[in-house]
Amino acid sequence: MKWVYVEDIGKHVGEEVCIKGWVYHLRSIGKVCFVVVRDGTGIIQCVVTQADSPEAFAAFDSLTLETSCEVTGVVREDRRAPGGYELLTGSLKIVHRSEDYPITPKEHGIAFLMERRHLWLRSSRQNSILRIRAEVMRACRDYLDERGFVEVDAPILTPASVEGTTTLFETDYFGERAFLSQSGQLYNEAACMALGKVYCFGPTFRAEKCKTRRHLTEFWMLEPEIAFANLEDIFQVAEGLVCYIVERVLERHMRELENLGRDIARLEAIESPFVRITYDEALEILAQEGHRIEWGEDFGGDEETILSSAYEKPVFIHRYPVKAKAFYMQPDPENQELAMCTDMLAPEGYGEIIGGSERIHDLGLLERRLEEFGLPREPFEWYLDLRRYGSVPHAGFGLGIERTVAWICGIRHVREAIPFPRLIYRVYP
RNA sequence: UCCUCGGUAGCUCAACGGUAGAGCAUCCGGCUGUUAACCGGAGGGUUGCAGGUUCGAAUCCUGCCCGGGGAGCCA
Repeated sequence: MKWVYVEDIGKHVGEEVCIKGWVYHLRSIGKVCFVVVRDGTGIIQCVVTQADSPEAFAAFDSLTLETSCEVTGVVREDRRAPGGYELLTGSLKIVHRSEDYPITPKEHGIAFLMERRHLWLRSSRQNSILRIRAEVMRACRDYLDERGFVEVDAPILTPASVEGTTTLFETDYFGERAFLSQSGQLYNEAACMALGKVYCFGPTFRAEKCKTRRHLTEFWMLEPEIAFANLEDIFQVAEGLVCYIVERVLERHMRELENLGRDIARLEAIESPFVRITYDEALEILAQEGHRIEWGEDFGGDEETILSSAYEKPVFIHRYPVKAKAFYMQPDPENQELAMCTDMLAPEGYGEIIGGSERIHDLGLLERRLEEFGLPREPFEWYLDLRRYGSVPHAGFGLGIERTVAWICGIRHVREAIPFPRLIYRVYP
């Protein structure tokens, strides 16, 4: 018997096929039973009657949610079936009977679901989110690969921090201290001096004790870095990348977006050019909205929400005060108090998804900054070497995958945008 | 870490000082086109833990544990 996946079922109308999957839903009205089976690619309703499938009909009462099974039957188009196709069941073989599956089609609290994340992944909503996540990651690689970037992996175990202020996960490394990477950027800078255009893509770790819908302690970041590039180049790559990601998801995952109830028009509106405003202009907008913040302070969640809700498309905010940003950022030649940096805020209140900058390429200035930020010199010696041997202006940025996925999917919290989220009070499962 | 809300049946919640309740899930029965099907019946509880106040505590007080929402920070 030919094994087919539900996503291809439309190509087999009238044929007898085998579906392998799990019981997703059960309904009976006496002489006719409906077994809805999911196989990871979709769901299909299997119709079971005494006449067509006496054995399966007799076994119906013993079926339970998430019992794994192999169903054979003839594919039929039927408007009454969810998805438009159904299987006239001939036989139903139980692979393994599931006992007391805890997640029912009814409502559950978030704590209950997070505790059972390993099972929650089976639901159609999580299925859609994970498929879109995979597409976002594929689109990131395709966009950069097609433009001559080389993927160069950065280490996860590192001797020093990238941004001194941020808390790091510390680990014992054969008697020495090592930290889980909070960014691949420093290594990217070395790699771009070797290969010109590079990116790294992997998990990063931040031991910040923060509990908001946009924070994880372990999250994935895409970080391109380009030798001889400036802030203008960063604007262009970042904008092109984000447009490409959205376009790809719209092109290949309309079904998933609809399943999530996403307002498609909001995504279709995402196209070049994006608005660019300076930090100073952002302060004026915030003041108009009644939010006064001191010059020099970074924006908080409230400020980001106001700014990102003000536009239909993502918006760049550039030239933040140097003192609000990381030690390695190049100052603006026209105003030494400003950094040549930019954040990209996603619309609809989603906030920051990208942070990037020109990097300091002058050895003396970088040494002074390390000192000003109170960072130890020794772990950064190799990084300083990059400024000793053919230093060039260069720039790069980081794109947060979970925040991007949450925005595209229209979900409130980043914890659903990663298969197994790590949060301040959760490392299980 | 701080602020704030919460923890009652397998799940989601009600009862707010006077005998512990509903819907769903589970089990039993009925129904030939259901869409989170529907109808009838049954079982199911040391009210997060420890102390205190009271004739009487799920309810009020104290401490602890666990979780939700938010903040500093950031992608």
